[in-house]
Amino acid sequence: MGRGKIVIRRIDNSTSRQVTFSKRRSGLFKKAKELAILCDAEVGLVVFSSTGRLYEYASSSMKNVIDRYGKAKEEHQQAMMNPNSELMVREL
Amino acid sequence: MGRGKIVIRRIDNSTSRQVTFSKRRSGLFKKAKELAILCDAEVGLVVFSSTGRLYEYASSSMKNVIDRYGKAKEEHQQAMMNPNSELMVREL
DNA sequence: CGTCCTATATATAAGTA
DNA sequence: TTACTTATATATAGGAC
Repeated sequence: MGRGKIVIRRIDNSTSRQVTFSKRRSGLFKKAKELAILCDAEVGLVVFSSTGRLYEYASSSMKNVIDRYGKAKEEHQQAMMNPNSELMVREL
Repeated sequence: MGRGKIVIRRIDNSTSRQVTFSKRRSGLFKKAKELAILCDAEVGLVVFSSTGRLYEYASSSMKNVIDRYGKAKEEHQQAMMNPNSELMVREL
């Protein structure tokens, strides 16, 4: 989405990688927020820059998202154990 | 980005909320992946639809992202304790 | 439900200051 | 760097299958 088309591969030049990171990061967070609001979804987003800096967003709270994620995963495991599980079928 | 401009607020109609969710979710995940590759960032994204379904992406693994997140938060707490911390200054 | 089809709205790659 | 500018690439709203 710019003057030129780009290929999705690691940007070698450190400066332009930083610039692109900054631009795309804000775009990504904006879209995450819009999805949460428009569609009443719970969203958790964590990004570490290549320099190690942390950026985060959670529509509720990150703790909530991580806890819920853990629970969903547990249930998924339970479902995987049971060959007749409807959950398993739907989730694959 | 469509035939009409929309306001960012919860979509009332359940059907179109689902449709929008599906479209925007795929767009969001695509951008998350692009950011990770282009900028060599570590990204973790978790989304629960309003019907409770889980969608996730992690450039490494979700466990890795959550663990790293926890560590970063701990360090941040440490920094917050120290009024002279450079970390605190940078992170606000 | 997904998938395809466009007209538009947005995001953003390169520049420029 | 740290913003702006703007031409283009992409995303997606609304509609049709």
